[in-house]
Amino acid sequence: MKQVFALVDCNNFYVSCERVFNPQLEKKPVVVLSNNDGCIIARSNEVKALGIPMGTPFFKSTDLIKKYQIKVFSSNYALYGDMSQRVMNTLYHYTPLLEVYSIDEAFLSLTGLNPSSLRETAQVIRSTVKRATGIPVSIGIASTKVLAKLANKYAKREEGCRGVFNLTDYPHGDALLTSTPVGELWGIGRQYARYLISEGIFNACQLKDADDRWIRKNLTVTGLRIAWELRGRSCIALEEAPSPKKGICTSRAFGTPVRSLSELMEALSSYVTRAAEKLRQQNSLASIVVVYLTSGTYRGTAPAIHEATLRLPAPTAYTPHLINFAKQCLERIFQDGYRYRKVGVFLTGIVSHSQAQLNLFSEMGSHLTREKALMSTLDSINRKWGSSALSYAACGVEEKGWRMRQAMKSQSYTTRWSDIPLVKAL
DNA sequence: TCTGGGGTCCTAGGACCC
DNA sequence: TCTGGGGTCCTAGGACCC
Repeated sequence: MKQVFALVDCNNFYVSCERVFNPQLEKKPVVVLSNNDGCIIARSNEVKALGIPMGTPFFKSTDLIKKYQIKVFSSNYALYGDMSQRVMNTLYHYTPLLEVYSIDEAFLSLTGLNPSSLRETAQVIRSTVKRATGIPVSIGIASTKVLAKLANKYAKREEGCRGVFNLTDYPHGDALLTSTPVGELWGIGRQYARYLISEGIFNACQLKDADDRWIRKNLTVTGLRIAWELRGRSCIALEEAPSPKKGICTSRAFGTPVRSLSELMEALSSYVTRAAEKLRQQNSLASIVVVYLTSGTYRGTAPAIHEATLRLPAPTAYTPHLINFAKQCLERIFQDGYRYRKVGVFLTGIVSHSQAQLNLFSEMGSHLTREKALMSTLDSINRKWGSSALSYAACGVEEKGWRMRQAMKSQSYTTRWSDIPLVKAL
C-alpha cells in the first residue's frame, strides 16, 4: 500500500509557548534566547521579516532589538517541555502511529486514509491542537518523510494554504522540486549543499534525478536514501518507540569564566547528577565516562578542548560513583591559569540494567541492591518536589558564577503551583 | 565582555582473529 | 598485473538534525 506521512511542526514553538500565557505578545516581534542568553534560537514571524537570522548572538543584535522593541525571553525549558507533551498527547488522539521527532515536531502515519480526506483531516488536527493547547502548527503531507518535511516548509511559506500542504495530490511535483534549493532538503546540510552546487546540482529535482552510484559514492547511503525518498520511495521508517540513547551528554557554558578547580568540580558534579538521572530514566548503566573542558574564546583561534576518558570497573548508574570517576578525569586535564568556558560530561558504553556484566571482583549482591533503591528514592523525591530538592554537596551550595545567565525568563506557568495564572471572576 | 545543548549515523583505517 | 579470504571490534572524524 502507498504510504502516507504527515509532519506536524509547531510554528515558532518557543515563541508560541510564551504567547499562550502572555497574549499581549501576539503580533509583536518576540525572540527566545539559548542557554546563558547566548544566541537567538526562536523568532516570531515579525522578527524573521526583519532579517535577523537564527543563531545570531544576542549581543550582536541589541541595536535591532531596541530599534524595533523586540520582546526578549530567556529559554524556559520546563514550560516548553510541558507544552510539547500537551501537543503530542493531542496528536495521539488521531493515531498511535506517531514518531515524536523533536520537541516541536512529530511524524504521523496517515496510511490507509481516503486520499480525498487527507487535507480535511489535517485541518481538523490543526484546529484541535490550537484549541487544546494554544499552539499553532503547520502540517505537510507526502508519501515519504523527506517529502513530508518539504511539504511542511511549503505549508508555512505559501499564503492561502491555511497551514496544510498536501504533496500527494499536487500535480506539479517536479516543478516544485526544481524551485527548491538542494540545501533546503532534510539531511542536506551546509557542507553537502556546497559540494552538490560545485557539482552542478542546485535543486531538489536534480538530486532526485542524479545517478545512484554517484550519490552513493559521494553522499554515502544517507544521501541515497534522500534521493529515493524524493522519488516517492519510502525508506526512512516511522519510529514509534524512542530507542534508548547510546550516549548521554550534559554540558553547559558558564555564566562567567571559571579558573578554580573547586568550582569546576562543583559544576561538573551537578552535570553528572543530571546525566545520571537521564541514564536511570532509560534503565541503563554506563561503563565509560568522558569529561570535556573548554578554554579560550570564539574570537581568533578556535577554543581548546581537553578531554579525558575513563573506562569503569563495572557499569553503573549510581551518582556518587559517577561523580568520583568524573572528578578523576577532570583532575587529569585541569591546568592552573586558564579561564575555562565550559565543562561537560558524556556517559557512554551504555548497557541496559538487565544485561549488565558484573565485575568479577566487585562485592556483588546486597550493596548493589541498596544503591539502586537509594537512587530510585532520590529520583522520585526530586520528581515530586522539584529537581533540586535533594542534591549532592559536591555540586555546591552557594550561588556561583558558573551557573547560567537567565535574566529574562518567564514564569513556570504549568509546572509550579505559585506560577499558575489566575482567572479573575468579574 | 558577550557566540547553546543536546543527539544520530556513516566511513575509513588499524589491530587482531582464524 | 598478480601477494588468501574472510571476519570483528575499536577509534577518530565528519556529516547531519532540532
